[in-house]
Amino acid sequence: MLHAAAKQTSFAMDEHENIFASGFAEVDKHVSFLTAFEDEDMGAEHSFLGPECSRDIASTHLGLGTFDLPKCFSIDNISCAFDDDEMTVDNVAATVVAGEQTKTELFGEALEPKGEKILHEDKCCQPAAGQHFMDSEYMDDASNIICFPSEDSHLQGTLALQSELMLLDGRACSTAAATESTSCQNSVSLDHMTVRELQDAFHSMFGRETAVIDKQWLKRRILFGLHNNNELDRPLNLTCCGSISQEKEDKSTVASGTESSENAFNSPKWMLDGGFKMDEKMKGSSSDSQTNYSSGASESDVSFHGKDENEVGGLVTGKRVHKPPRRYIEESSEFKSRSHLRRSSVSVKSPKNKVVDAKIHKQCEEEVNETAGSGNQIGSFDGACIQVPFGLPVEEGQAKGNTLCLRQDSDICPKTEHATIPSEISDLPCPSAKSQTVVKDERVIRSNMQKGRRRRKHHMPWTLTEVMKLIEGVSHLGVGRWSKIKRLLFSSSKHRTSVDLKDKWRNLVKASCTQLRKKRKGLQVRKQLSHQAPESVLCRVKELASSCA
DNA sequence: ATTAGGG
DNA sequence: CCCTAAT
Repeated sequence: MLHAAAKQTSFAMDEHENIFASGFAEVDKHVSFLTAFEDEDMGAEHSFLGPECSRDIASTHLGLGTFDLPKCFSIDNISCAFDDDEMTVDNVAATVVAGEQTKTELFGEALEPKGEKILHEDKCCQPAAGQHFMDSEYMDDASNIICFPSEDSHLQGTLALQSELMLLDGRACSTAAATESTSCQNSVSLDHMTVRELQDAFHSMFGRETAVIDKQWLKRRILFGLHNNNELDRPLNLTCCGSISQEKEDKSTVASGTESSENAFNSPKWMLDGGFKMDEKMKGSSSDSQTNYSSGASESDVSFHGKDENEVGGLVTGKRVHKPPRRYIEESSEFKSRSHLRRSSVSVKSPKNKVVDAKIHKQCEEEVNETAGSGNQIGSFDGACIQVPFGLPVEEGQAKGNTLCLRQDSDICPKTEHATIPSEISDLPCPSAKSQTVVKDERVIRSNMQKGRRRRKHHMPWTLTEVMKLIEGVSHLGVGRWSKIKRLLFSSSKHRTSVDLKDKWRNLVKASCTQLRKKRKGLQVRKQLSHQAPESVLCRVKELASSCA
């Protein structure tokens, strides 16, 4: 028999179509909260369950622990199909553990007959300003709410259940009573608050504004914040504490990990600080790795990949040896043997023409206009052509063109366009119509690039926001984890690939070095230019870079 | 598919 | 940014 009371699930989408979902289930006195982002499946790592739920599950279904509580109802796993456009409650499935039975149901379907009380669901799809988390376009405002969800978001079934239990086991149930009572009190007082007040409370609790006007929603959030504050004020940084089994043994003295000096990545307490550790048993049952996003530099103390053996503290060590690219072998030999006119204008760089090349590059890297940019232009150009792919006859540039032709006449790279880009790609919350068009434009360019006549993509200056994002990503995930950083922080920035991140980081490091050198020499560091990263930022880069050297 | 490094 | 080699 269920003790079920109510369940409410909220979904919201911010204006950038980042899906934010939270499930909030109140089952009698047991509280469960789940949250997931974007295309993640909602997994156990996103969930908080009321301690008593876990106890029950533990004792009843997994034989973990020796609790003997009355059977209760819980949601042990929720997986969502988080397709951006079809986010509905209907595609959220919950596995309900009730008594001896375990069954999976859809929220969209009738759950109510299962319990004495009605399981209620609600759905809100309002664009709420406060609901962007990962990869937020609002990084500046939301810098304090970024969190790193567990990399493996697809735990399912028993594993997920176990995970939950392990997650919760450590935090024990001792806080339950206190939490419940305070929650009740708070609940009552929250009832009397106006929406505005609730929003304020929300703001002070989570450090961000919300546009949600649903009192219930706000109330739940706030309550839950209180709930978790209560629980997590205890040293429960799961990402930093030792193995779960250790926690089991000593629930009261969980060693909290070193707090990062950064504030930026401290997630709000009601969100998990990151993944949680699996113990040996779980490792065995999962082929995927759980990355431990502990704050601070010692990020990857959990590494299940063999390749991670090369890494020390999340930092990639050792250099990869590079054979001279075939292109160059060929190029140089070709250059010697054939004094092809065409070849001679390809930038095989001597120090002298390097300057010229750079100049041209700078002038016109933006864009080659369509009509002039066709494949056979290479033969007839009057400028320079760079980066001819290896082994590709230049005449065939059309077929597989990574060919880029640059023309001297710089008027084909409109200054205006260049000028507008920085603000347009900015991550700042100003989604102007302009921005839309450029983003679209970029996509067009990209797609054009797909089908043959590949062009260099627009030069997209990095914004400070992006740089900050990158730095934070590096600081938390380590240098070299570009794809991970991309996934977690830049997944909505279509124009930034993981390679771009890598390149940018390299440039930042370079910049930080030169800056430092200049400073040491006592040279006047050039006045801060708009496109340059601020000194403090470069210092941070330097710091991180040197910490991995 | 990712990452490092040369251009 | 692009390209390619190494993993």
